[in-house]
Amino acid sequence: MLPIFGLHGADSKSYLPREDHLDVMPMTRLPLIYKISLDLAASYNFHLTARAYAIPGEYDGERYQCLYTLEGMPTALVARVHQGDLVLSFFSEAKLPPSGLLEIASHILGFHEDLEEFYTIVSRDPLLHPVSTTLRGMHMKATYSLWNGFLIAICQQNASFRQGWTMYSKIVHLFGDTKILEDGSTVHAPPTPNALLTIGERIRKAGTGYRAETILNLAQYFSEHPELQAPPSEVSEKLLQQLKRVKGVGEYSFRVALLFSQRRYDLPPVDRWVARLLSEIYANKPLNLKEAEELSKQLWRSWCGLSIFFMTITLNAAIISKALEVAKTGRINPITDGDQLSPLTLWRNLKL
DNA sequence: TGCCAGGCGGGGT
DNA sequence: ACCCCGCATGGC
Repeated sequence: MLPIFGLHGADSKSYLPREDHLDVMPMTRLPLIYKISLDLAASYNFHLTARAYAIPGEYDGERYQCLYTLEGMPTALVARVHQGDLVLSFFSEAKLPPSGLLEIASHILGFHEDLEEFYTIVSRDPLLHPVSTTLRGMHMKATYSLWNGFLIAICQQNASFRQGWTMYSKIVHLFGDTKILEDGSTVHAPPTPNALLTIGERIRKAGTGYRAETILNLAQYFSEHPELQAPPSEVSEKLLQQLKRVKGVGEYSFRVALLFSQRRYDLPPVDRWVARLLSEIYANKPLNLKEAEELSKQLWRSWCGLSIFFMTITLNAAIISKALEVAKTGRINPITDGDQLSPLTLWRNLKL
């Protein structure tokens, strides 16, 4: 890990209790337990990072927030930029050491990463070159939990980008936990495995279709194997591999889950969409999934998983016919703003 | 209105 | 190891 950030002192003032009352369902507000300001490296773009694949409620154009269970207690991370610093606030009922909290924030936001080698590799890439220019400084945002990674992955099965993320967003908003922070804001957590087991078939209300069965199979498996709910880096490789035996979890979903939750950049989640692009843009001949995977490793080496993540962003996650048309004729032009739905505008344009 | 969309597993070769 | 099909759901 490179020492690219200078740490400023923690700011413990502010956030006095408010006088306003909730007249329905009084709820304990999560107290601020730690706040720190980090000197932002020029190589890190917070707003591009935060908005990529952020669902409504997770990012609002100013701040990024997420909620997870840590040591059995709901814990929220709020991040924003203030005067060139990355300001991180942690809210929880648990007492957690600052070092652990910072590690979690770093895992989620990726501000520790050095992408210079990756930029060199993609700087002349026909589909990825914007990553080293207009999108420079954008990192992949990771989920804190392995479970969350799988939940997102299953939602992407045989679905368009819009359908997959609508599905996931509905699952979070309909069935997830909701907390109010000390600063008055509301934050959502993805439903836990046990919560989903209670919900059962009603998860179909989120539009999951036949994926409901897979999600419930996974919830059951996670519920029976609490070791899987440890911090992602502490889950053994052997235990991870077992997850592929859950019915409905194939190679693609497994890799998406590990990419999103563990930053496994060396594990390319190759689907039909990626295989078609690699076939027609890079190979000029049809490739099956295995051949496409091999080519992705040749092209991008240990960064092939991250390349595929960024490819969905540079092509705005368009359906394959549209993506091919753009890739062959038009300019690669990632949509970062405005009313059109793209991975970078989900947070404001996704209708639930 | 059918038809398709970042898969998957079961059942064929 | 392949190939092929059906599977829910929602959007065009």
